[in-house]
Amino acid sequence: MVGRINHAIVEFFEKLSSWEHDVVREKGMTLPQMHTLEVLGIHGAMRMKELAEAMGITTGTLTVLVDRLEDKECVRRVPHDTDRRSINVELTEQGKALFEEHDRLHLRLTEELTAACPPEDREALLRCLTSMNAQF
Amino acid sequence: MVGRINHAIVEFFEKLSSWEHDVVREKGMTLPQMHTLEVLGIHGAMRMKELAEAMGITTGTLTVLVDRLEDKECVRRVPHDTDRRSINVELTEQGKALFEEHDRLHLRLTEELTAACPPEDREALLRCLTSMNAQF
DNA sequence: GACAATTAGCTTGACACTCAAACTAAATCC
DNA sequence: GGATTTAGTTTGAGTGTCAAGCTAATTGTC
Repeated sequence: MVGRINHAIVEFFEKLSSWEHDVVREKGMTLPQMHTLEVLGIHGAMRMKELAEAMGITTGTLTVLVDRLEDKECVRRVPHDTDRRSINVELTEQGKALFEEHDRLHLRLTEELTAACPPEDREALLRCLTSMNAQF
Repeated sequence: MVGRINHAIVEFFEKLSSWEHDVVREKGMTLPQMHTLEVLGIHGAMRMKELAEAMGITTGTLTVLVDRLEDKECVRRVPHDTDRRSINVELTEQGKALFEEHDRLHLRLTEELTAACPPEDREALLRCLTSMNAQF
């Protein structure tokens, strides 16, 4: 039972990765770049350090990532109010639009994928996912 | 409802990505390298072309990936029986052991994550995942 | 207030992944 | 038997990643 769930998760993970890869590349972006917009879109503007931690990468990696996103005018570096060492990264209008469009695609995919599941199974799915996210 | 499932999936995806990254790096491997072992471990030996398609990468990318896995003695290139253009890639004993160990870690993670879910929810989870994988 | 330790972010160097395009060798198709 | 297709490799350019070292600013301690 758990074994079959395990394999189903692995399979789902791979298919979702592939979907994400294709969708993101169609917009001329890379996975880490879109991931950056997602984190900023969900959590709002944050400092480089916080953003790097949220994404699980080093600040060195983030520096060049944000450089490229600034070139594409998706994000903006803004001086921090009280700490002059810190820099806030925030979405531009264009970055916000990209994030929201991507978010809608995600939602549409989820709608399509769960369309065949009966409502009570969907409830259980949400309970399981919430519980699993909490266990991590 | 679907919106919450969507966000739960995104969150789960990120946490699983992070877990995978850490686990794989602990073994001194990269994500694509371990992914290669996974595909070979599940599907058995296959040709470069098939493997590239299964992984969603080009054969050019796969060539160097398999080069590195051969250096690490995880996989082996074997001439194809009937088609001299083709090359079969198969796991070595060491590669097989690595895959199986990784697979066990995956299973253990799934066990831990689903431990808090009641059995009927787990049944529904499996049904949903299976259905979703089929919809992709 | 002055100096040490810490923190935030950037830079550099080394390596891996990725693709597209060009190339070689083998198989297949008239 | 020659043209076309296919399998795999090589090359070049771009991106992501980390560790280590650097600068500037802040915090802590005396």
